[in-house]
Amino acid sequence: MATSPTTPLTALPSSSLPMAAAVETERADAARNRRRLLEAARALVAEHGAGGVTMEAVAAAAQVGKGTVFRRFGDRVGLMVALLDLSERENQEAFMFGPPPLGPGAPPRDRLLAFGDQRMRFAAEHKDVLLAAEACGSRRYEHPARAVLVLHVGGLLREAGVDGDVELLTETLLASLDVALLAHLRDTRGLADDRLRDGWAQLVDRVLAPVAA
Amino acid sequence: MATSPTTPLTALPSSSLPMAAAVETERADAARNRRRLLEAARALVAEHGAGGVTMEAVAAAAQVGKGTVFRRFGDRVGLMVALLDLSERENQEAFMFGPPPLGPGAPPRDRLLAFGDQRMRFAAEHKDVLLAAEACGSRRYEHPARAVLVLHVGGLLREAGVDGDVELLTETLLASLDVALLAHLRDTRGLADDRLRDGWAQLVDRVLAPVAA
DNA sequence: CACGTAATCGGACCGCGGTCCACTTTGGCG
DNA sequence: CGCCAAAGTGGACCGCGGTCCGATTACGTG
Repeated sequence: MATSPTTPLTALPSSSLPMAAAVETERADAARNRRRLLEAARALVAEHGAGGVTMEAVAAAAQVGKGTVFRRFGDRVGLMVALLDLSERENQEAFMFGPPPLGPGAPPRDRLLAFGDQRMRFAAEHKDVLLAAEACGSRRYEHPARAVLVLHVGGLLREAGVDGDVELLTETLLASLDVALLAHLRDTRGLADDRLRDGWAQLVDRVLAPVAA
Repeated sequence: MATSPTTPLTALPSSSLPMAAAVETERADAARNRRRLLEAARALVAEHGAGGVTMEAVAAAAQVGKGTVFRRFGDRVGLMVALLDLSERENQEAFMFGPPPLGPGAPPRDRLLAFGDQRMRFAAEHKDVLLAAEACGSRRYEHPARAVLVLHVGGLLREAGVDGDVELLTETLLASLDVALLAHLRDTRGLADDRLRDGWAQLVDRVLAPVAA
């Protein structure tokens, strides 16, 4: 299951939480087709796994021409990203507005630990879609949802008063939560979940610790 | 240029430095075709970039059937990996047997810093092939050359006497040297090279620092 | 050198991702 | 309501990655 079937499926033209201007009104039929496509894609992915779904199949299931899929989502990766955006948005809400320790109100270290947990669960749950969505190249780094993560972690680091290059440290932390990496460590190398969690905690502490003069 | 044109091109059946047994004798024509294919691939990549080279073109340039390419290298990614193995092997030699500070003889911290430098240069130089070779998924983590890197960094960390989960810390360090990540930071986010180097040094120091009790 | 066999070769073939463009639909406007 | 430009649509089409299997070739053996 890629996304909870109770989620309303109201993804607007692929903007993540920082939904600035945009909202160029979309024609009614276009909106309807997008909804149908996302619905169909979600169902097919849930049934056959992310790798076993062809764009043509999605188009057919949505009773829509193949060209329409590509117009809406650009390419295969775009479609997967759109699917992820749904769940990603829930996560964003959780750590931006939800209850502590994940949400605001807890000390930065606790929030970082909770954040790591959340990412690991997210990675495990949506592994196949995430891997399909990553595609090669630096594409994944340009995903708007990632910018939100960078902002969040960077903010926490600053709040904790770390010294050093916060921007780079942020990237390092996020890199160690990379989906493909986690999948490899867990599935191929067989590292237990709690070991990964402990490792994350260690890493956070090392980053938060003041550098020796 | 993907690889130095003076390199002899003697890649054996895709084993990296840990070239254990293997050496199932390869038929003479097969070996000749592999050499021709690698040669052709290198030339075409140098000319058109990694993305602009089709498997058919490689086959044609090597005057070989398309099926042969796939038999030898499995798939497109396999071919790219084989190309990289050449340069990767040089690097391995440099940090395993070369002169300090990269090679043995220098204190671990210095070797780690030099190692970071080397990886960054390597990433910059072979960016396109590396990105093409990464492909999606956890495939890149199973590359034998990566195992060598893990061993090397892990060994240095142990030698430096870090406490904590060395295995995970190793993965973290390597993750922050990821090619796609570096490419993104440099090209998209516009971070200067020396800032990346400084960031790497900071990270190394944080990892090497003893954890507070 | 002749033969058998097992590895190798090559190119026809397939399915899918992605493009293109002539046709249809939508919704604002007089 | 009828008209029109713009937005959207769909399916034919293309190129490439990858598979498959009959033909071919290399090598050990007598």
